[in-house]
Amino acid sequence: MPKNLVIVESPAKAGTIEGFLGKDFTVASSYGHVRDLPKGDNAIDIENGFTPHYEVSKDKKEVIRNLKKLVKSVDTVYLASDDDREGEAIAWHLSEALKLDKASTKRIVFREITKNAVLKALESPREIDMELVNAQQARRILDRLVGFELSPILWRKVKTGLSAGRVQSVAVRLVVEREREIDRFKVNSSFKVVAAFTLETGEQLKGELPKKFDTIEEAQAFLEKCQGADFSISNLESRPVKKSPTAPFTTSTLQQEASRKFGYSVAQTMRLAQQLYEKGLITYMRTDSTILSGEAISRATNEITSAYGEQFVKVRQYKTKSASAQEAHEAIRPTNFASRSAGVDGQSTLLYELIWKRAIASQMADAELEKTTATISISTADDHLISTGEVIKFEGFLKVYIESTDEENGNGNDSLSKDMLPPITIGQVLNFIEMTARETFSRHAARFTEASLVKKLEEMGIGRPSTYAPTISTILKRNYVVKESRDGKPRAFNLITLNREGINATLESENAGAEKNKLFPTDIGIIVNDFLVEHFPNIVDYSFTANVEEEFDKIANGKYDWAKMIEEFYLPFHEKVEKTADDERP
DNA sequence: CAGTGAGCGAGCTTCCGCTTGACTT
Repeated sequence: MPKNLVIVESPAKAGTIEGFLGKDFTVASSYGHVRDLPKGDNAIDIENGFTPHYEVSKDKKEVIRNLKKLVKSVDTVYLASDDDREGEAIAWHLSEALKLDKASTKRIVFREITKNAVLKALESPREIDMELVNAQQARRILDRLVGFELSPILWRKVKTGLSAGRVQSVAVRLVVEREREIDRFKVNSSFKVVAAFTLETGEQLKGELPKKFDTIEEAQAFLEKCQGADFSISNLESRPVKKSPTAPFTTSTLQQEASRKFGYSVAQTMRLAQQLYEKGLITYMRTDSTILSGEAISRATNEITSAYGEQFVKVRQYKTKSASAQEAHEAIRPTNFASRSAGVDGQSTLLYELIWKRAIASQMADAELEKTTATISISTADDHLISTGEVIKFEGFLKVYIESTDEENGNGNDSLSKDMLPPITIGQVLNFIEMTARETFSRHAARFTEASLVKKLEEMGIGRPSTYAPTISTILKRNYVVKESRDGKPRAFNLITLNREGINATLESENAGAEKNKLFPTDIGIIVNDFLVEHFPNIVDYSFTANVEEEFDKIANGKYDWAKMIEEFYLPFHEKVEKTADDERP
């Protein structure tokens, strides 16, 4: 009979850890939070210091029953929920719900699921940090008060069943304001000059004028000036360029890259990642950390050495960008770097390979490129044309992984697109084919995709890895925003061509404004947003979360009383709620 | 007498964050 019980949050994690520990240990899972505020109005006793009344959640009754049985059969209980604010609260709720005896209960934490990390954690147990728990309670209570006081106002003023909250309302605001910015956007056109030449070898060389012309008259005049000109290479410069790999995946970067490369929705990505996690193929998929365990790094470098050679290895540790990161887990990586394929269905395999490549590439050498710039002089003008090309001298991490970028045209764009220049020398005279001046148009800021909205929220410190996908689902379900693809419309543009026959101006047509899977605000989304911005500007302020997070940190450090913090927020907020509700204006 | 309809009251919606698995489509 085991003498010790370890409780973690996830059953898959429990299975792994049980494998590390001997017969004296049994490992069980709480399946996340076990208690929460009930739905009704009595959950928080506002009159008495905002005292919360928690209940075991409906779907956790069975979990608690089973855990209680296990507790009875052991001597010591180790609460091993995640090493962050929510995890600390889970540990406390477990100790309350299971009525654990303080003397035989220990709190342990680890940030990587490796045998060493777990054994070390068992050797240095501590008590539950009530200040951290109080910071979580303040977070929970604030979110309930905001959500459950604002939403009913919307039922009365706009439409029943609507919702507002600290996170979702800011997400909607971002989409609404982006759309307004696009509406206000004034398109400018300008003329871009490109020339094409042939070399004796038959290869082509293209050169571009660095400046653009504002008017068709100036463009026309420039082409006229170039008529009959001689073109030659007047300068040739090469410089080395290094490219470094990006950090291994966090939840949000995985969602972005899977969206760009495969067009997956954020919910779809999380579903597939969950499957991989449950099969034991990847580490935990809800994380804000880019850190790899020492063990993972050494196994990744072994794989790189055997597959590509030692010169491709470069050990790196990445700093997390977002200030709100809690880093209770590792970055998302394969559990076994030697396994290149998930061997499951198509979509999961693609996602697995993406995770493998990104994690492996993160420990690989820089790519070394040579960037060449050729300057082409024009005998009849002071202006020069510029031609650039790139040559990869050493592939480094590019052998494995190229990150995609958000581009308006089409989905992800993986290619490095820059070709190398054909062999040319200074003084070489070029054989002119043609020169074009094409009218191009300035572009408004891109509409959000699901994934780019998540990226924005993360940058602002709003929401957590476990809530990014559900937040997107909520604002879609409420019909505040819609995800749509729209066909573009034909747009005329001027094209002037200079070739051996002379100058010829034509009006051409291109397709412009096509959108694929972008978020658009709905009328109801705009109405709700404008209502909240007018009456509750502080709640939907982009820095509201950052401000309250600062106060939660003070609570966690014992420098601020949580009830005091809630009171100072709630009194003016509630007064405003009452006033707004009484206001008979629609 | 039977069926209809106006009017009334009760009960519900909702937050964020931590986890799966049980549900539909």
